[in-house]
Amino acid sequence: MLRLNRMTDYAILVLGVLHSRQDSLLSSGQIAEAAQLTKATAAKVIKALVAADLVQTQRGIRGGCQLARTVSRISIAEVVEAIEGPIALTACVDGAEEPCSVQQGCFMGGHWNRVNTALREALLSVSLADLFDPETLFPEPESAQETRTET
Amino acid sequence: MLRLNRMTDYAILVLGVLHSRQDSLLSSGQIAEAAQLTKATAAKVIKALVAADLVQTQRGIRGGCQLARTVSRISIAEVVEAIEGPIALTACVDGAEEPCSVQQGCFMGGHWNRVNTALREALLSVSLADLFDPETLFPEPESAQETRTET
DNA sequence: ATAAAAAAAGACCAATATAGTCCTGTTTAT
DNA sequence: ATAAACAGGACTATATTGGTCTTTTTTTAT
Repeated sequence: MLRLNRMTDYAILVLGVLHSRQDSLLSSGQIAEAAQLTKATAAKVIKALVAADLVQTQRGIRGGCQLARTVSRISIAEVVEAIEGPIALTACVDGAEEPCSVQQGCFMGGHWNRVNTALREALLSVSLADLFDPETLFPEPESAQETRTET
Repeated sequence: MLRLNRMTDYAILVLGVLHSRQDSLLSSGQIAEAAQLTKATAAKVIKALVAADLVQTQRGIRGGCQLARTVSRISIAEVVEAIEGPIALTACVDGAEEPCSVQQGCFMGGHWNRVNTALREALLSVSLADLFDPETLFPEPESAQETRTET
């Protein structure tokens, strides 16, 4: 369905949490709570975001995470690539071994690149700031609620 | 990786075969052979293409398939939607039950729609004719070769 | 009429990819 | 030193996708 992985959804959620509390370093536990994920899953997502330089961390007790950049400078494309790898609809675009799973010299000579580029640019043109509704962002996190209560 | 399903790949292949031999009705067996798929798999793909009105069929002995339209009037988006369903990056776009898996009133109020639309338009803007290289399309199908010979 | 060849429809199993969990290590402020 | 946090990776369970098979319906040639 050309659908985003759930992990990418989570990533956007996590970035939303981080954005809503830019002032402080948040531990993965705190992030998990706010995003209603388990700590383990949140940590996994955060790991990928750190690897992609979208999030900065500080280790040790009192460590935590914060956005590496402001959300207006993070595009959806970057988040997707952070979690799912390069945006490419087909295998036969970048330097894949076999040019195409079917022989006969891949009759659509590289035209996929056009499609991929168009797609990537569509995602590149939308920032997280565009995505987040500045009004209805996370409600104040006073209301400490449990993680993952069964509904 | 935001990658097309393999079935969608097959669909494009099948449409390529159909395009290269527009004159005649091709049986799923013939199509399978040309696209180097098993007949069963080809039939499955064709089924979806027929349901999406991209391919027309005639039943009975001497029946077969042909393109419902010329490839310049078929967009990548249509093929993708034929196989994978609606192009929507997230669940919370169209009329999904829960507005978002996370409560708090989906803080990105419908902005995903912008992203989805951009994406869809990118795919809509490329036709199969654009994708197929008119030169190196399928070689003449004289060379009857077996289906799926082990390489 | 009947047989054969084709699509139609859907059930089903296998393979693969994704999600989620857990464990062990490293860093750092107290 | 110790506790709290991140880092990294291994592993398992689940969900999705791919592929196969069987039965039914349609159609044409004999």
